[in-house]
Amino acid sequence: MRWSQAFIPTLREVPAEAEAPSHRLLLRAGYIRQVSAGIYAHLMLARRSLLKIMQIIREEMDAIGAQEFHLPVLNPAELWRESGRWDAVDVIFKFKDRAQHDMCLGITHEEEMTNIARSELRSYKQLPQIWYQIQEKFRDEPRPKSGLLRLREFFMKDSYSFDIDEAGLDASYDKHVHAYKRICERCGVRTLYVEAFSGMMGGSVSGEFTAPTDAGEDSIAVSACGYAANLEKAISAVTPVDDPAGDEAPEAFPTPGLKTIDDLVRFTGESPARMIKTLVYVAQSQPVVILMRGDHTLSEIKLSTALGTGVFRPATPEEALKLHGANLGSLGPLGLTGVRILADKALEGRRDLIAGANRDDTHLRHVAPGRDFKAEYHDLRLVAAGDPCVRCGQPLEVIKAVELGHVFKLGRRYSEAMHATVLDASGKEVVLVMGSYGLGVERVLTAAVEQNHDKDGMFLPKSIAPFEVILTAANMDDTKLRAAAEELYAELQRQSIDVLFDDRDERPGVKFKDADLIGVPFRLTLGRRTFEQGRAEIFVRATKQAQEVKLTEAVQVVKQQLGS
RNA sequence: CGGGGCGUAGCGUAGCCUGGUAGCGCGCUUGGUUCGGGACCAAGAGGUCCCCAGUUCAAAUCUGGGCGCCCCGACCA
Repeated sequence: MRWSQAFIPTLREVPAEAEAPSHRLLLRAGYIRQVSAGIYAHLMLARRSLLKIMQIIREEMDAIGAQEFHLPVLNPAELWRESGRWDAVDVIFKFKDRAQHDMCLGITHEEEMTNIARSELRSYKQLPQIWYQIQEKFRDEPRPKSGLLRLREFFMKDSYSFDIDEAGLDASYDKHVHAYKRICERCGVRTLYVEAFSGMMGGSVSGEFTAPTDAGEDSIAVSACGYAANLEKAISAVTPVDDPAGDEAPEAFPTPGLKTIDDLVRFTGESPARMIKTLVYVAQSQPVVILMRGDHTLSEIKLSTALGTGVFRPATPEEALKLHGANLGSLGPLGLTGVRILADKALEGRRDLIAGANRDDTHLRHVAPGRDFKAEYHDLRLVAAGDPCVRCGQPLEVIKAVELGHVFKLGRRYSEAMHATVLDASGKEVVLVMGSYGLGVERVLTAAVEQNHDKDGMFLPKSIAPFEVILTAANMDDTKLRAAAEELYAELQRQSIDVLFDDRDERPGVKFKDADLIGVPFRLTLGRRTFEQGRAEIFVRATKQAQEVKLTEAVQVVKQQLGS
């Protein structure tokens, strides 16, 4: 393709704001353009990269025996096409009415897939099946952010597996993990497979493919031994605490004006690990008391698992006062009746602790869980950097990462509800065991940029770069040189090399800067000085190393470099 | 949904406090010189100052309302 005939917008400076560098670079390099809040137009360069990523996904899905199809859904783009209104997409995202919005997005893909499986799959002989699609998705994100990482409109590959039993599901799941690893590798993205929280999708096991980068929205706990988990799910060993021996009864002591654990630490000289932090939540209009070790933080995700509902909120100070008979700062677990008390496991079996007395400006010492109050024990603690790893004991590190894909063992949740069954070898009806697997296409591109850029732009791996080579003629006004460049361009095309010919009548500096910016891995340059010696230059974008080659051999050398 | 900021030429912005000719950089057009790391000189085109209402002799500027965008948080694939 010729630059002068391609639509590559003016490459411009984008102000350095708090956005991810990948987003700035993609805007600067003319890959994308913002259309509306959270909606980006993919221009030619991005389109070519994304298509290459999609092709890699197809090849790897094909390798695990998956079949592609396309689920038609009523989505904003279709409404837009039907209505012919350019502003319709915007209009749809602004639905105030939730029901109207859901109607527009249709039912979930899991349900639709299960529905198809129910009518198509009759016998165990048809199993296992893996079906996938690569499709535009629409999400009513309340606040799109971080450029291409959180969008209202994006491409997603989603697949669904159907098996006769758990062993089959395990195999389908493992195939996906393997395929996703291959996809990320081939796209030049370093990833970490981590244990994840299954969220509202249900099912028991789920894993995330994440690309470590500061631009990410997820926090991941990682250990030297290879343990890695999303912070929502991560567990760690607790640093042990030596409680004094003895079993004295709880004893009140005055703590005037002391509200926080920090205040208490200063006042008593005790470690925060020897204190009980008392929190009050309201779940489904019932108060719930949460107890944490003083130096630990509550994970609301884990709390939702323990409660079995995601509908809860912190209690208001008034509600807490009504329940405990004391104001915030002096709450404790003793003497409460008719209320559910959840305690973190780090409090189990402890003794001689300090807790609020449920009387203003008063705390208790010598408090022993189990003896002085009853509670349900759950893992409620948010893992913190430095906690010992449960496997190797080394301190955990907490890093930021971008979630590229999420794989779920769904089990029978959908198939049971929708009666999706097949007959087994003995003619008995069995419920299908399902898995679902998502992968964000833009996120793969974004992560690749995030991990492969410098101050001058990006250097995408050749597998997903919009072009394999950019051919730059430094002086288009030199007729001989121009003719030689045209001849090289024709030869590269004959050799099926994906080449962008920068034939613009620009100054060399401009063309070099633009080439650096847009991320094409190799630049083949023809300039006067080298041309007179019958030579061309091959420039490797990632390393910025240049090498001179004979003009007659240039295409072969490029071909070699692309092959390696 | 809560908090903060912004809306002026294709892009980035100054002017607003203290009302009175709308300015700058980049880009664009024309001519010339230049041509291996974002050139220079000269001439030029380009604006409902987000919208509506109010105050005023006079509003980009002051007041009220609306719309839009960005950032932080909450919520969530």
